[in-house]
Order: sequence, then structure tokens, then C-alpha cells
Amino acid sequence: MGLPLRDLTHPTELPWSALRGRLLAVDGNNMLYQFLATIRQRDGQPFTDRAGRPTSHLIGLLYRTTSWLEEGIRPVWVFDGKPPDLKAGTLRTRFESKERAQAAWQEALAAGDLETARRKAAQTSRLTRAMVEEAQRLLSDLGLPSIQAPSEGEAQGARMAAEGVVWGTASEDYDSLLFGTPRLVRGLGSRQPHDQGRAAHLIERDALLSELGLSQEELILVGLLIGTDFNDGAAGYGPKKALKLVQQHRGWEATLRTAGLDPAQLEPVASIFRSPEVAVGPLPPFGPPDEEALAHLLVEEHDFSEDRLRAALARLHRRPVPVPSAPAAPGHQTVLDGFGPEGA
DNA sequence: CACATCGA
DNA sequence: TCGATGTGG
Repeated sequence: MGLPLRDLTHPTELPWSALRGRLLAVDGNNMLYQFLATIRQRDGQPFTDRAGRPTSHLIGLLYRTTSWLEEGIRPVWVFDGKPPDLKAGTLRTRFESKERAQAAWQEALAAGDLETARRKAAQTSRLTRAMVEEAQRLLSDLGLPSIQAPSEGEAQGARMAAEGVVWGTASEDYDSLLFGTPRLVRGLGSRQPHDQGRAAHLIERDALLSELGLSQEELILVGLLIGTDFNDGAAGYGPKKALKLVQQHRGWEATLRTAGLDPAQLEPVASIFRSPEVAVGPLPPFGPPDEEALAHLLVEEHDFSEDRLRAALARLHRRPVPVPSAPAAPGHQTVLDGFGPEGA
């Protein structure tokens, strides 16, 4: 998933407390996928309700968002819409690797190798439309906004961050940097002991660009060379070699040709990053949780323990008074310019 | 993922 | 009291 930009970045540590009162566009598909991969039993079986429907995504969503809210982090979940046609190859490759993982999972189980079984099972995770809809229902019952992007969620989040509607984007993938997010927060899930100051990692686009001596256009060029969800990349080019080539500033076409790529063919890929399809409209409001609806969804429909739900909800009542997070450009009418009323 | 439980 | 391990759904 995503593109391997990690080696080019130098993230700074970002304590959760630094995010208090801030709005974050959360990559919903990315997060839910992580939950499906991680929240499993020893043999790799996902958690299910009594009807056999998976619940791992709901477990992760409930606990993680209540943790965030308790710290005053204000998540705006953004979900993928229709993938660009150019993503078809990536989607097919992912499907095939899931099939292989499925077989490897069964093999490991038969061999009694639980550790391998769990790892392979994680790779079989599939996020269905139904799971996303349930997650959106859960968010709505929690009183949290969610946004359905027309296409890539990372693009939608990046635009919202660039417009100052949210402070930054949260994802484990690096795609939103190519989409122009000013701030990417990674590791918002890796929790440490509750008291011992949890920390995420922050990548700031401006700092990244000046460190690498690149423009935003050139960062996209690096992406095209190493490969994105929408193109294969140049043979023999990884992050290091791609960066080195682009740093020679030979221009768009010469750079691609040097790496054996066809500039004309890559133009549509570049335009996905430069001017992606994004939604325009008011930011849905935050509101108070609907505890009855939550009990119905989680306890009655999906067999959650009532005690655990209550414990999770108790953390919402402990949440700090929200500090208004300043939009970057007050007074300017831009996409998603609305700020709903604060919840209780 | 977060929480409960257990043994050093 | 704390890391390791188990449980929840």
C-alpha cells in the first residue's frame, strides 16, 4: 500500500498532547484496514459476532476514537470513494496476494504454526463496503463527522488540510504528501502505557521539501519514479536512486526519460496527485454521542459487552474542553469551510 | 485495539 | 507493581 517514502523522511516526535483541540483528517480506509489486520485471535481468526460477521473494525474504531477524544484530538474520518481507473492494477495485485496469503494461512494452521498463521491471516484482510458503512454508522452514533470522498480519501484529507479546514492528515501511508498535505501524522495508533506520554510522528511537508531540496512537483516526480498506486515506477529505482535523479533538476520530461519512463503515459498519473477529485461542502458537525444507538449497534447487533461499551463511553465524558483550532486562512471562503457546533 | 489477569 | 499472556466479539 502506498508508496515507500519512509526512507526520505525525518519525522519528529509528536506527543498526543500536542494534538489537543486539533482537527485531523483521518484516513478511514487505512485505519479500518489496520484494525482488520491487527485485531485477531492467536490463530488469525478475526473477531466476529454470533452471526459470524467480522467486528474487528468496530472494536478498533471504538477504542481508538475514544482514546483520541479523551486526549482532545478531534478526528474527521474520511473514506475512499471510487478508485481511479489507474488503480486497477494495484487492486488486482492486492487481491492476488490476499489469495496467496489465504493459502499460506491454512498451511500454517495445518502445520500448527500459530505465529505464521496469524501473520498470514493479517494479510488476507478485506475491507468491504458493508464494513465501511457500519463504521460510518458507529462514527455517527459517536457524534463524529465522517466524509465520503468522491475518490481517494488521502486526496480529500490533504486538500482539507491544505485549505486549513483541518490541521493535518493521519495515515500510515505517505500518499497524502504527494496530494499536498502540509502535515502528515503517523503512528497515531501505536499506543504506549496510558500514563507514560504517548507519541505519534509528524512529517511536515515544507520541512521535507526544503530538506530534500525539492519542489512539490519534484516530490511527485520522485513518487512516479519509485511507483505509486497508479503506476509501476521505473525498473531499478527505489527511494534513494529516485531522489538522486530528481535532485539533478533536469526537468519533468528528461527525468522520466532518463529512468526509462514515458512522460506522456504518466501525465494522467501526475494529474491525479496535482488536481484530484475532492468533495466541496461544509464540514459535518461534531455532536454528543447517542448512547442508546451505540448500545443498539454494538451490544445488541454485534455482541459487545455492555460493560466495555460503558467504560469506553466514560472516557468521552472525561474529554477536555475543546480548544478552537485556528483555521489557516480565516475569512477566506474555501472548500469545506464550515465548522459545526461543538459537542458536549 | 484496549482491558483483564496472572505470576514473578 | 509490572511485563507477559490471555480475552473480548
